[in-house]
Amino acid sequence: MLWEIAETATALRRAFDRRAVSLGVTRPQWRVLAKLSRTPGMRQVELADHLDMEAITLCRIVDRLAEAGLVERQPDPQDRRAWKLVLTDKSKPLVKTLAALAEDLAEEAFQGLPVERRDAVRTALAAIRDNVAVKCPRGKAFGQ
Amino acid sequence: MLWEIAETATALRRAFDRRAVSLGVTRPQWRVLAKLSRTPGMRQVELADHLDMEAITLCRIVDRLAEAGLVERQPDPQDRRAWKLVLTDKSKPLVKTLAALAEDLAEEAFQGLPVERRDAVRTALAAIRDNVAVKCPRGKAFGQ
DNA sequence: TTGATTTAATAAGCAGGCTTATTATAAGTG
DNA sequence: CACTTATAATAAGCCTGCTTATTAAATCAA
Repeated sequence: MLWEIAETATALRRAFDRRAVSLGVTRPQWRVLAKLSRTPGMRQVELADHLDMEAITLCRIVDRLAEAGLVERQPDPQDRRAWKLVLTDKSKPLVKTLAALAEDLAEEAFQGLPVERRDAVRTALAAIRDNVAVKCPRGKAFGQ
Repeated sequence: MLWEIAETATALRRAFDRRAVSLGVTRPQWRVLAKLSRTPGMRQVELADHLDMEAITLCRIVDRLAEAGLVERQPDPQDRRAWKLVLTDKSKPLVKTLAALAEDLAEEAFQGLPVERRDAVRTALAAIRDNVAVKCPRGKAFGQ
């Protein structure tokens, strides 16, 4: 079953990439764009935390998005170390297209699965994540 | 739900890596070792196909495993372009340890999930993979 | 058998994900 | 205030995974 989960995630990633490659955007980049479109002005650490990735990983994704003119780093008036991330106007139509693409993909992927079935899977997956989550010490929540 | 699947796969990968890092082996490396322990003597294309990865991706994983003395490339008497991959004796105890580790992880991950629940999830994931699979043309099965 | 095509392995180069290290700034403490 | 510690961003370097390209050998076709 470990295998089935990983394999399914891979299949979904590939399906997304097949559809999005012509837009020049990868799945992680899309995640950043999507999150920023909902909550603009996040700092990088904050966004990385929301996306469950390391700050350095996000940093380089933002590098590319900024270079592509889709995201802008604005200085944080509260903290001279930090940036505020915002989408550019240029990114807006792309974000819309990607949202539609993701919705289509989800619909296609879960086609034929009754809603109760989906909920059951969701619940099971949440339990699995909980089972393998890092317990008390060493988790981000506890620092140490 | 797209998110839940990806997130769960990530959580499982991290859980595996936390446990295996002290053994100096990554999850993809472990997949190669496990497959070779069951069916030794595979050619690289063949193994890559079984593991659902590109030949070049496997090639470099094998490079590292060979360098670590865990895998050996033997010339294929049938085809001078190809290699036969076999585990070295050195790898045997490691493979055993990793198998136990994977089993423990699976047990921990699916703890509390009744067997029927697991089967239901498995079935749903298979349906999802099928839904997003590449149809007739362009799939490996059809060449073209 | 010669010539065209396919195939096995590998190289190059890019994006993501990680750990560890570095720099600058902020915040806490005596 | 001076000093220590913590934090935001980023650099370096590794492994995976991908596409595209290259080389040598196998296979197919005329």
